[in-house]
Amino acid sequence: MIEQILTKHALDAVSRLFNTQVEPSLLAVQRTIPAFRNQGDFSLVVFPLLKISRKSPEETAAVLGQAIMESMEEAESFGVVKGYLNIRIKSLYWNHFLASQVRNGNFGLKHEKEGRPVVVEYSSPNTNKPLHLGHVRNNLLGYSVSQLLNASGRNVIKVNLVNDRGIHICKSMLAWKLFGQGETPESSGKKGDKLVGDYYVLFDRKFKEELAGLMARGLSEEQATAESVMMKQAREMLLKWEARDEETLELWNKMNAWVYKGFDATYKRLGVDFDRIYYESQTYLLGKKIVEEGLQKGILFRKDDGSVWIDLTENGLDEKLLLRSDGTSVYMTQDLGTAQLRADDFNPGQLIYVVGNEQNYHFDVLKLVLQKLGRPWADSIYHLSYGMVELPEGKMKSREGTVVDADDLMDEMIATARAMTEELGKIEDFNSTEAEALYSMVGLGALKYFILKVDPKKNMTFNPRESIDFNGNTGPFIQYTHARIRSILRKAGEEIQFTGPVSLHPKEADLLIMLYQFPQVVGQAAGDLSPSVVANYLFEVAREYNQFYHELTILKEEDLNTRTLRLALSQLSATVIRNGMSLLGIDVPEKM
RNA sequence: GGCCCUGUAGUUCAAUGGAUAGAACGGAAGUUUCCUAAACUUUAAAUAUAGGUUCGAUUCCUAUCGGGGCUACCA
Repeated sequence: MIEQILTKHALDAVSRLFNTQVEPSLLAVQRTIPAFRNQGDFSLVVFPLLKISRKSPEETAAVLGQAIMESMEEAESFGVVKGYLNIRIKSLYWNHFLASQVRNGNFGLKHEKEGRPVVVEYSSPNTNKPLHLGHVRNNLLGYSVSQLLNASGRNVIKVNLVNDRGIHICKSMLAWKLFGQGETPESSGKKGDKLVGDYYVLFDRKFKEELAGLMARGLSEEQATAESVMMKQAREMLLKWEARDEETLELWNKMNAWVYKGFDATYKRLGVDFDRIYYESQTYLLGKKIVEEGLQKGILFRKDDGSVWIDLTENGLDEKLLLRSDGTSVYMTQDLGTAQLRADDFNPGQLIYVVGNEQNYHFDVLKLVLQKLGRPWADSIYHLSYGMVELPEGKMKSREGTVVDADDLMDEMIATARAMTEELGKIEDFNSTEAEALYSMVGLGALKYFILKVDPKKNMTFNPRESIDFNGNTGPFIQYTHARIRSILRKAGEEIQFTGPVSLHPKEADLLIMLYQFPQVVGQAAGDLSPSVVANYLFEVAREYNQFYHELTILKEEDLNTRTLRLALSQLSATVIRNGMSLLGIDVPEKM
């Protein structure tokens, strides 16, 4: 990469000029800001060298620039502004780059894989309610991060750990049993996950009613909860489930099957998938052996009531429960077990958990416990902690029905895409299948981009009353740019045989250098596990292309070499957009 | 109370410790005999506050103030 070549020459120049070696980090190369593009393409900051050079910033930059000119054949010229050395790279270099990559459809994506695999857990839904906007963020992030790692040369295993058991599952089962009158997805026409979710809400309503009645009779909330018949029955059902009671298991299987069918439909629409699905009903007993091992090693301790804990006070945390006094597992016990399971199954180099930031503490503990137990792979656990999606009124709550449903949201986005497309009337030649595919592509593109362009760790607000934009810094804008480019390439109707060399207009150079950086952007996004890096980059590319498109003619350019250059630039721009968007899980249309 | 995350234009987002803090939406004003106007151009508008480290701080440190989360024998 040219940045590294430049750094190397700068380091050599420093040692020649000042007879001193300096840390490469002192000579970071950056893209020259637009205000000084007339001087160069890349810049070096020389302030850190002043102590060595014993010269003024300007003088230091000037001698360094001169020295680089002499040794670096790719360098064309340099300019100095205060302590900044701006280097112009020869357009020949960029010509070569373009010629070599213009027909590479995989530009920016590594296909050869190396190293141990990365396990990415994401989605991890509960089977008592449908997916909502919070899950959407999780799913999109998990999928995109997997794509990023894959594109940067890692083998990725996407796993989903489905929470299919527990008291909350019993609640919807109980409500259905008591009030459902045999309702099924078929009989009601409701999607299975929605149907089950409705009963979960119904349980909560009935329970609250009962609670209110009991409290009116003078019981405290705690007493009322303990007395509640609804709650008692739910707990009984959980005990029956754990005792493998046949009738309970049958109901559980039936309702979970409804939910899975619903989830599958949502996942499919959302475009996410998994290589391996774990079910908590099969993993919740794991981890007890690990706890036993910890007790033997003296890392964990047992309290008088029989419960098992770990003392993390010296790590700045509290004591944490790992096994209840009755010997049953908690979430942490199971997670210790499933982590071990994954380590055994895949021998991964990295274990990534895409889980909301409300569980930061949980993952700190998980990692610490495994480290203390001497698991060498504990260090490779990484909690990709993302921020909550909030409504203007605050947090979404399933039980209170204040959630933005994933399916409804997708429906709305697609409906908006349809309305907008019909209004613009550009796809009259599409048949209905093609048109539907486009609405879906654009609607989902808007939704996915909206979510992924935000830094994962930040909370984000979603206002259901203001629809997600289709103009500006949005998915459809980038998709539109792609369609525009494809339109030109179709009209050109030829295989692009760019060989160069051609001198570059500033707009051409800006665009080309931006495209050149795509592989680095992918690398950075994968390293940071941040799709937003790619999203924001693609927006810049689309904007840059549109300016180029607006300012310069392509098909009607009379100079053949220049025309081919611009077609090649268009081609590579389309490739970068398509490949980049695929990393976000977004498709791009040929026409829109 | 303790711990963690977070405060950037009216709003939603950017900016490995580097130049004059970028965009988008919304506001104001323009560009279609021209390859797709879901576009392009111009314009007003922001680093919560106070210190510190540094040649240089939106970025790092400390305090204050605001927002969120965790701190369950829940998951």
